[in-house]
Amino acid sequence: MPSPPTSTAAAAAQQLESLLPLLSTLSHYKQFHARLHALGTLHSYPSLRARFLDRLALLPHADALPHALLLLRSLPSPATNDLNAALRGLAASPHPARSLLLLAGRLLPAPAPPRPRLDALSLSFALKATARCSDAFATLQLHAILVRLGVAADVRLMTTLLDSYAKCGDLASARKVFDEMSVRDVATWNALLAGLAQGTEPNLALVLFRRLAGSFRELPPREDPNEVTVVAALSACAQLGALKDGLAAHEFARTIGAVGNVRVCNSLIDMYSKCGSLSRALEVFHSIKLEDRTLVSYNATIQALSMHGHGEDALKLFDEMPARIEPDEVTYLAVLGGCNHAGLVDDGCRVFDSMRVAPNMKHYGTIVDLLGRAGRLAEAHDMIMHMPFPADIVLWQTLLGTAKMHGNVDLAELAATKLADLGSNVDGDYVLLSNVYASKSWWVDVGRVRDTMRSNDVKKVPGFSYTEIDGVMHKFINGDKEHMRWREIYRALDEIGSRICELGYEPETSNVLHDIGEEEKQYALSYHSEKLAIAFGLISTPPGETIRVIKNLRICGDCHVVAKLISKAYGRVIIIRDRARFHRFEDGQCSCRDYW
DNA sequence: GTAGGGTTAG
Repeated sequence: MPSPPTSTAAAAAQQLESLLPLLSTLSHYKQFHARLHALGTLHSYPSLRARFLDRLALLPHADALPHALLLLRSLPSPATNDLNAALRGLAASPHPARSLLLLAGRLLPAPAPPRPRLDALSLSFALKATARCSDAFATLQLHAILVRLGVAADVRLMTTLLDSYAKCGDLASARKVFDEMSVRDVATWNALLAGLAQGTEPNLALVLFRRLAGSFRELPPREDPNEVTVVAALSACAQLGALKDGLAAHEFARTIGAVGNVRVCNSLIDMYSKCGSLSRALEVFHSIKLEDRTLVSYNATIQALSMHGHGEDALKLFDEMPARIEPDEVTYLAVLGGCNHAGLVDDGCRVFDSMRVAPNMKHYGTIVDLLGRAGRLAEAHDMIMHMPFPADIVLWQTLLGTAKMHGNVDLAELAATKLADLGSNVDGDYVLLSNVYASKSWWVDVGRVRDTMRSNDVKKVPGFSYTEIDGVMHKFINGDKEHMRWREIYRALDEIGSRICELGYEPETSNVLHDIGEEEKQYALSYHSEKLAIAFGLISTPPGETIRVIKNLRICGDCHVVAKLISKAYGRVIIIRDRARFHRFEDGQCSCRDYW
């Protein structure tokens, strides 16, 4: 047993206590540690020690956490709080899984000192770790431990558990935890909402949000939705492109007085941008006071301008960023994307060369695309070869795409070989390669690609589109007849076909790679999901109303031509959000200037 | 042993 603290030791401890909040560098911490040790306070003042450990373990310095672990291991009888401090540090570290090892006692010295008891806090930190590693099974194990410990009535802990399940992709378990909680508060709701929104169930998130917003003021006050709720809902709207719900969420934010919150504003910018309303996004951005704007405000707005093809404005805003805000990798990705979509090759290269953060795969992807589109294929290839890390599948697909665009057989073959090496087996790769051969009339090679496709059991990435009519989402898959009104839709498409043929439309069948005749290829094209969605929009909305469509893949060349012609023939503005950007069709023109 | 731990945007 440590000897009881003498009065001088007590005075020293009190002095250290007041010093604790002032520590900043690792060297401070080491000196503090030495004094704790020298004065014997390390053992007589466990609470001071634990708080010291806690701060040390979270210090952003590579040697801080190892030092904290060393200290923990040196304790003859660590307390729960000492363990918790280390768990917390490990969970937030680059190797969160190590906190699970510690929890299992595997990081403590072998002739085991008495193992500290676990408490709710230990599990809370461990659950943070399993969430960060997306380890659903470990989350389940912690769930079992937490029940055995008898802390399953702790609302905050159960919220962490719910959040962890959701972040591991196990939405069913997250939902179950939520349903079985007898007491919830707003954070519990928010965790579920955010989990659904960012997982595979943004639609369900919206259903829940509508209910929550509708029963507002009937709930116990601790469950009242707050600005976090709004942010989660807006994130679901953004993903879905659900403008109606987004507007409703904005209105709700006003009623609870959350529109002054920067995070809410940032989410609004993103939501409006992804729902096709650039003007509303910009309006929100300008409504934020200059000094309140954060990096995310700029990133979201630059991204909005880029997605809508306003590369020049994106560059301008980038240049206007106040000095207090350092651009990060997201900023650069957004600006580069803007240059790419607007064909600003030199600007893009200039920004890329001036980057103040290390470019990642996506930055290289954008610049390769930019150079490749501009026909500077050798430079694009060179860029890939001189990257500090090996190119991934997406990057080679990018190169293949631009090689096809410029009919460069050598580079297309090279990219296709790399793709095969990397195990990519999607139809798009084959279609592009085959098209390069076809453009040179190398039919033998076209046939070879087709044979490989057949023998390789090629995966087809299913394309779908949807459009919102009166607040209801209508989803279409290529050639499907699932919709209640499919007969009308197909009839409308036939009518559209003859109307646009008068404007000189010829089907662009080169993107169809099936062993079928020309007529069937045309058929395969005419019922692309985006065409079904546009046709449905046309027959379900009054003349003159804007038609908004969202598609999960890039829009195909033929659909792009058709959308332009429909906009002219029917006097409609059509806005299509594809995987990468927006296309706004009006009077026969597209905002992308056919460069995408 | 007083608290500490939960949810949010690009």
